[in-house]
Amino acid sequence: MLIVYTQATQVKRESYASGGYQLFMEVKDIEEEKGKDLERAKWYTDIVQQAELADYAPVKGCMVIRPYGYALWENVQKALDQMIKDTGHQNAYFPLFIPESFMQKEKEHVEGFAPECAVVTHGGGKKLEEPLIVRPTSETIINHMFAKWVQSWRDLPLLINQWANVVRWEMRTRLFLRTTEFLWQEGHTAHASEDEAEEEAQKMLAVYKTLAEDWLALPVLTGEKTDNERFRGAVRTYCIEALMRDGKALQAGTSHFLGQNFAKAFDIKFQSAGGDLEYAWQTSWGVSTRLIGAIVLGHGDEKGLVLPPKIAPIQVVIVPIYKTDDEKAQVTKYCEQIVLALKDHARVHADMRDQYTPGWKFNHWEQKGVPIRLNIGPKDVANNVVEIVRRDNFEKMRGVKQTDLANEIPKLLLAVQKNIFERALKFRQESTVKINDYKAFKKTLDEKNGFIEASWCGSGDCEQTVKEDSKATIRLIPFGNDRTPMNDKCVHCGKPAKWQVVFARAY
RNA sequence: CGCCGAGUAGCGCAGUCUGGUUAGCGCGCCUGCUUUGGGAGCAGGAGGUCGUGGGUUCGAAUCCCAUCUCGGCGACCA
Repeated sequence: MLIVYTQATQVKRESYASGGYQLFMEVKDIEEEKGKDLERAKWYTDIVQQAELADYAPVKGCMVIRPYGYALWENVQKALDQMIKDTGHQNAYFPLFIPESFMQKEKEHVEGFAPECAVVTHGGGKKLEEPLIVRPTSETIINHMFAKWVQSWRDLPLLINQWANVVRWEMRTRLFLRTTEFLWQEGHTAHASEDEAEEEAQKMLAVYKTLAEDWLALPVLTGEKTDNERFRGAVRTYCIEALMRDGKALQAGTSHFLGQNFAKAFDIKFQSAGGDLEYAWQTSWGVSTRLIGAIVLGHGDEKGLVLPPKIAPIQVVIVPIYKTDDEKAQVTKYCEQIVLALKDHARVHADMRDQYTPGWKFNHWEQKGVPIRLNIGPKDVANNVVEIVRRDNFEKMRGVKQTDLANEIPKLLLAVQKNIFERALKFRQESTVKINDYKAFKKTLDEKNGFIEASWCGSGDCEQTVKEDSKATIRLIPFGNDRTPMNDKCVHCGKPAKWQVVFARAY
């Protein structure tokens, strides 16, 4: 079973859509899948635009994050920022421009990023003496500063985070998932010992997992990246991986143990308690606006977005229903009362626009993924009740007493949050298979994608061959005992297996 | 950057092959009336340098060249 976006339905509903045609998905058999990738891909870009999350900017690969999308990002930001601060980090801001020479100090790092860097060659009408790189990530400039700030073991650990935009000149872009410029946070830390830095990298990975699961309602796998997928300049890269509803994986966040690579390149040295001069041990970690894409692809359905209540810009939308002026006056007054009663318990919005019909508003707010809707008409006013509709399962609750709302709505929001997490978890469990035969491996990918747990020899070349042949990559090597191979042979080459890993086609 | 598809009103498209009055259609928008518990109806109206720049021609949305952008697939990546 797969979710597809069908052309037929699109045409049928075309005339009703506010910004073009209506989005629609249906569950269909795998056999009917051929050639549907385009529709599924289009579903994503359409929904992002129609729900007013983002729009294309006049510059190639760039997007405008619209108010509704930005409000969503702000809520993600707020939750994560608090967790970053709670784990002892401080926010700071470093410049957008980096001297070109800085990028070249760490060998692997420059090799990894040079091709995708935007370079400023002119300023003030003159050619610059040294070109400036628009940061693709800030390791170099931050570490340049760290070298000045770190002298003694007493200066450590240095725990810094910055919220910023970065630019990577990508070949192919998609709204939120991969844009030339994107917003993110990047944490950069320096520690006196290897163990402490390792612990920090793991700690922040755990924070990301909490953010994804508790706030975005997206279950994630955690683990380590293979050499091929490692951040250029890092010793080890850890990641959280989520499964989207079309069965493709999405890397939702990374945390890197940098060892002393950058410390050596940027000369970050400190004098230890024992008097020795030592290089600092470092980490860096980041999540980006790609998370918005993860929410869309992880929860969205045939009607549009489904937002996790905890981060939804609007948690409860009120749609008034009336015919006569008299009814309108009554209903309006009643809605105002309800907004007052709820405003301390939820982010509530009453859509009092006269020019749209209730039916239009139902669809509009469903498309935007608002978790709970209250339908309020004359009958409800007369009985002092409201009708509640859940976005996640369309369950309707009629005749809910107005006096119970302040109590019930927060509970209901939690229930929606829990339900969409569990739904996503169930989907992931059903989409995860253990395979030790390469033919079955490819068959599974072609039929339904999903996560494939398999044993692997540990060779980067072998991994690369699998990628070219099947379009699947190793998303991660699990932690601990989970990485112990289940079979003695590699699923692809048959050589002795080193690890149990998770394969998937990814965004 | 390679291959494919597309750029015509705010959105979705027709017209292009085969050059020829005033460039159409649906939705949206504006005005009025009527409606409102799942994307309402009728009437009237506004809105276009046909992506951009060259060229061919008496005449170009249409043909030729160049270029930009968007989408898909591939190589690269959060």
